[in-house]
Amino acid sequence: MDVTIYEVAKRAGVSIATVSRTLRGTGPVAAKTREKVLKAVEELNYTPSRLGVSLAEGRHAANGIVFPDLAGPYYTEVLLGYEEVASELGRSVVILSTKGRSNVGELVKDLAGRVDGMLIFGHAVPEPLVAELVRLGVRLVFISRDPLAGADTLRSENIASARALAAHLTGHGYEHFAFLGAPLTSRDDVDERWQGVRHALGGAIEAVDTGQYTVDCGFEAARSLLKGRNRPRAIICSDDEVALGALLAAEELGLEVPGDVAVTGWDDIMAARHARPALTTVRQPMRELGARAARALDELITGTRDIPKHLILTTELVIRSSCGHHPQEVRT
Amino acid sequence: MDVTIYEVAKRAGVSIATVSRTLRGTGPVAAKTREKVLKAVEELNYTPSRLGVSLAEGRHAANGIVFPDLAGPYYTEVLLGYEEVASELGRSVVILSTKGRSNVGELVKDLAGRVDGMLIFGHAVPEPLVAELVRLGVRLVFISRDPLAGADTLRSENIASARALAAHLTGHGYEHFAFLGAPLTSRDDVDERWQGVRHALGGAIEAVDTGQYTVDCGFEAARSLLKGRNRPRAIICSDDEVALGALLAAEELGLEVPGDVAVTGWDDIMAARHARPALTTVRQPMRELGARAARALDELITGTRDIPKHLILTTELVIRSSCGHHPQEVRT
DNA sequence: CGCGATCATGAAAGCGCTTACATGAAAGGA
DNA sequence: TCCTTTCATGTAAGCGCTTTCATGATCGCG
Repeated sequence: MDVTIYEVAKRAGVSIATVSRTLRGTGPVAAKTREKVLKAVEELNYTPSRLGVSLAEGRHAANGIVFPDLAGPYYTEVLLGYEEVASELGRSVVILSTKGRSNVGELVKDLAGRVDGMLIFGHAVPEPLVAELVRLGVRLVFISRDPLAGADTLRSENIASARALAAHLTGHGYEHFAFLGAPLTSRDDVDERWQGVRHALGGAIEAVDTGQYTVDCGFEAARSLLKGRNRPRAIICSDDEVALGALLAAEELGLEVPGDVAVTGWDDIMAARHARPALTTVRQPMRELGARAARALDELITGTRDIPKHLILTTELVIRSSCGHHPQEVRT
Repeated sequence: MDVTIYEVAKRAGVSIATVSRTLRGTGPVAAKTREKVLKAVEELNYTPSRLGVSLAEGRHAANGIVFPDLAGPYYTEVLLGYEEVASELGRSVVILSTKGRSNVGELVKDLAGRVDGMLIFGHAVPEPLVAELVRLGVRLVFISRDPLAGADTLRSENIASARALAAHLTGHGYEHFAFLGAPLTSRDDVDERWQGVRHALGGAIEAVDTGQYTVDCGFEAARSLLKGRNRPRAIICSDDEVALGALLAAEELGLEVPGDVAVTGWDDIMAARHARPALTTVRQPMRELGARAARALDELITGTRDIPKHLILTTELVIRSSCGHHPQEVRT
């Protein structure tokens, strides 16, 4: 991987400009010359140095993506959608996980120096850093975050789905609810979900902070909630993983789901379908989110579009058995 | 993000060499000069161009990783372990998914031009390409693949765990088995698992090809298997996802697991614990696999080590309820 | 007071490529 | 046949950095 354009040029008996032109198809090259060049390329097994190309072109042909952790299927799915489209557009994807990192600022800036733009998840990076990136003119797309000036934002619909979910649960006759979620401080997806159900259910629902969006945290929070004197009839979880934890907690306490307590999730990750009882949840178009982000970023990078775009994708309520007994058996 | 070292130098009233020395800490710089430089850097918000640095240094400070798909937790976990260690070592991670791509060769070569070395999963890239990469001198680490000259290989133990699993199932008194897995052609992890159980169970087990390692494929294969006249008493699956599919198939056919048919998986992904019945499986140290790969690659890149290394990590049999009823309730 | 040693800094040569511009040859028209 | 186009190719100037080597400036000691 260290043969340069000079060696190819020498071998083909032409100048490096001709080699470059031949390979990129820019400018005219005589058929005969082209052949000589291609032959030399073949023989030397030449691949242009990405570094040289990028430096000369002034672009990386790469996208960054910053996520807190890849734990759980949500980020993975988005990442896959993102990578697929990026690859279609001829761009590599450089990843960065911020969880447990003390030097996020450095890492993100380093990343910014390696890519033409990047996708950042919700609050994977602290607010001041976001502001700095925007100021520096880094091309940015955010997922799961409220709109902000100077960058695209992309999210899926939360409020309406939250209402639909609440309505469905109310339809089961439940009157006492709990919302299990992580820190409800930021204006992100989870906050919207909470606001949505709260609006719909009013005083009948209380919020419980799980700390993190993990099965274990969901388990702990649900257990103490279910052991309490005023046990809710239904637990609406901020996402599927927390809900899986809640399911486990109920099982440990010998409670029937949905007989004694109903549980719902959010996202529709794979495990949601395999849990028993299968999890009622709100499906989010995760891959599409990633794909759209890649496209949006491309527009920003190529300059096709200047003004930031703020998109909201629709979601779908997926009724399974964890939310209550239904007249006819529902299976997905 | 486009202020260069020249502007910093001019503003600080020094040469670019001095700026570089100051920032990298190479060579002596007078305290006073250093301050002027740092001030200019601060004011201009300068970050060295990664491209320039890499070109001059002759290294990318980046690792690649090639996987077939990120679907399923196995790859994700390995990726996380890999990224974490790579980041510790000051390297970025560039990802590449090969599933559904027609131009894998191009993509991998492009990747090779962006990184100092790469991790490749099992058979994410075709054999001839592997050979070519080795020949080109690309630094490589493989996961889940039989040892090969010119590259590190890393895998987890399969044969012994397969035997242990088989022994456990035999202990339940089962006598008729099936192995559900993807194409058993290649010398990879799954093949080893199959060989392991086959050795232990002899003629009592038959293999069924699922095509791919997905829930759906597992479901289809298990369904036709379970509907057949000669239904196996226990199904050993090549991985957890296939096993989850088998669980679903049994449920659809009204069969009790493990009463009518036992099912086991491999990997111990998150959903394995949440499935009902919870899945008996073989736990693989996925994150560690990734972390080790990153370290191995680093040795190769920095030249700390020349000769390829072939490592095998140990696994652990995780007994849950899908394999049969146990005297005392087992829970994980 | 003078000279070699030491320290701080600058000049410039790459690193591998793209591309604007210059040059030369071939071709077409008068 | 000569001049203008047109086409093919080469020259060289970057792109942003690191680093070697050379040059001054300082310092210490005889």
